[in-house]
Amino acid sequence: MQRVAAKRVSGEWDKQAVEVLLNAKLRVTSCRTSLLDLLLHAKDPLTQKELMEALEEQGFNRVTIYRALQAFLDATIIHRIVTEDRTWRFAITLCGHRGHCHPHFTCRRCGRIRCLDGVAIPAVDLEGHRIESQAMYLWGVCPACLKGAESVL
Amino acid sequence: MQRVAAKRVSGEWDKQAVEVLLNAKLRVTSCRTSLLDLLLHAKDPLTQKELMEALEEQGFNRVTIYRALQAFLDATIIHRIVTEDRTWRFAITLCGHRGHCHPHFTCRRCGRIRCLDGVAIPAVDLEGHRIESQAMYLWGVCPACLKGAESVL
DNA sequence: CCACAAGTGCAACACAGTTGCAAGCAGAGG
DNA sequence: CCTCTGCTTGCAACTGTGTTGCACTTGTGG
Repeated sequence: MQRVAAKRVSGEWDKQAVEVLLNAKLRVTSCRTSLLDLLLHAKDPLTQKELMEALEEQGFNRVTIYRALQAFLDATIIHRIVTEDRTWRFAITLCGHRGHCHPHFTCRRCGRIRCLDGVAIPAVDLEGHRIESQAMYLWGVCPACLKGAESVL
Repeated sequence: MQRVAAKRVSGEWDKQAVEVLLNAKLRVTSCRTSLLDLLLHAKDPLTQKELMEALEEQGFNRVTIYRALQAFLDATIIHRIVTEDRTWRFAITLCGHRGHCHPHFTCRRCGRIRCLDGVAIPAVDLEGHRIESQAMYLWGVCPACLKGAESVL
């Protein structure tokens, strides 16, 4: 996590983050812009812990981060997935849907979890059920790790 | 949860449960037979809490139940899913695979979670990835609740 | 029937996420 | 630019699920 989050002090709040907040009719605060800035530029869904560590300098409270994330969820700016370690992970929602419009892939080797934007979840037709939403989780080895393994062999 | 679990005292240990345990080369104990008995006859994946409540009479320790479940998992007798409430749920594995060979359906109305045995998870082909396993979760309304809703209308 | 490894219970712990309350701050209206 | 209102934040304490270490008990093979 190299990126330094937007800071109030320097007056350089992340422009995109502020825009998203305003669009969602949420108050623009230091914590929220910083969080949103991280999420907007994160490749993978992040846990509350990862977010807090990334914002360590600014020393936001755990609870505040949870509440900000909850606000983002309510505004459908982000979505939330549960992983096998039983923690929430949060990621920007690009498609506008609330949540599970794309599969999530976990690499067993590097542990990274990736939103597979652009890949549709194949439909399952269940006799007698009304399906409202669905989620799909995939495990395996990601391209980068496969490549690394090849070069070792 | 009407079923009364097998009891040591009465000498009537569930025959099927004992068989499964012996097959898995696990010791046959009161806690394990009772748990397996429940799981073998449960329609839906159960939480540790639900299992403990069902076995309240026998007063097994929380930890013991977790460890028995862990032993079952190791022996691939059962599989474990994470639900949106971030708790494990355990269910008998019928197909022999370790876990995610079938989708899981959650009814938004009655809250029940069902293993969709016999329904295959549609394959997703991801360029460059090696897919080793996958899980699929569906949310909606189950046939029973749909029927109930209709009769109300 | 015996011995010993495996299973169990207890207490204490770890960790993610939540709640209530008081203090601080963003933003609208003047 | 100032003030007021109510949303946001921090703190402390709590909840609930799952885990670990250790001593005691019990199943099972000989």
